[in-house]
Amino acid sequence: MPDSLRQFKAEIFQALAHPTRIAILEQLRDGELTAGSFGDRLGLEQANLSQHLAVLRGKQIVTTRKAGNQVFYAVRDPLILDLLELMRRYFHKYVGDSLALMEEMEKAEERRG
Amino acid sequence: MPDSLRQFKAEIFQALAHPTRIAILEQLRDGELTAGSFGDRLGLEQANLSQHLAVLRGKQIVTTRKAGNQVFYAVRDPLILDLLELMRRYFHKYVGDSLALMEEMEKAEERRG
DNA sequence: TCGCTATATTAGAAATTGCGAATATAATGA
DNA sequence: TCATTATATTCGCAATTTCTAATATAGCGA
Repeated sequence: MPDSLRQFKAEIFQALAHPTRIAILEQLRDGELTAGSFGDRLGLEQANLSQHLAVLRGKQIVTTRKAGNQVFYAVRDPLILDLLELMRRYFHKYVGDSLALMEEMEKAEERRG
Repeated sequence: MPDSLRQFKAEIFQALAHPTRIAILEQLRDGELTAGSFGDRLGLEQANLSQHLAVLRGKQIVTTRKAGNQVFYAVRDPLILDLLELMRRYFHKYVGDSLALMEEMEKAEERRG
């Protein structure tokens, strides 16, 4: 395989290689959201959030739709979410039960609102 | 989800985010190989190869087995290979219709020298 | 022991990444 | 028009990554 093709794959992995960007993509699992709503949910500086969104845009991992004042973001292809799901399984397989339990608790809390 | 969990996922993605390391893992698809054989196959500096192997070892993506003079490397869990397979599908899906992205890749390659 | 092979580690430089602060742009409504 | 809101971009700096060159370690056979 030519190195340029591996370069492409590496660049996608690189774009995913940040906790904030993973958080952003996880929030987009169920559909599009405005840029600002991530900040509210994740508690980030506005500029910082925008920079991370720019990385995801740069690799066309997300698409954008402008609606008046706001910009809606969505994951371009669910394959990316499949990648994250695989990673979630990998995580559960190798990280201790205590951490996995923490994650369960967090999710329960999220469902509760 | 606690950020420390996303941190774990991000670190795995980071470990995958280099063409050389992707090449190494692809070579390990069919079983273990000695450290040296990658160098022969990929044409890398010995030290550089060893550093990339160290990154994969550091995240326990690969396991090692010492046999006399040599060290055999293997992928610890096929889930990692599934990740690469998903990425391969993602690549084929989008490189064909995205000239802009190809141009980006070319530019990136130019910048890299 | 010595010398050879395989592999790993360290050091230092160049490039890249991530952050907050400040600034810019664009849409909306008074 | 002006002010406000939502979002993006630029700048400067610290931290990280990647590379080459040099050095270190370990196993093996003479």
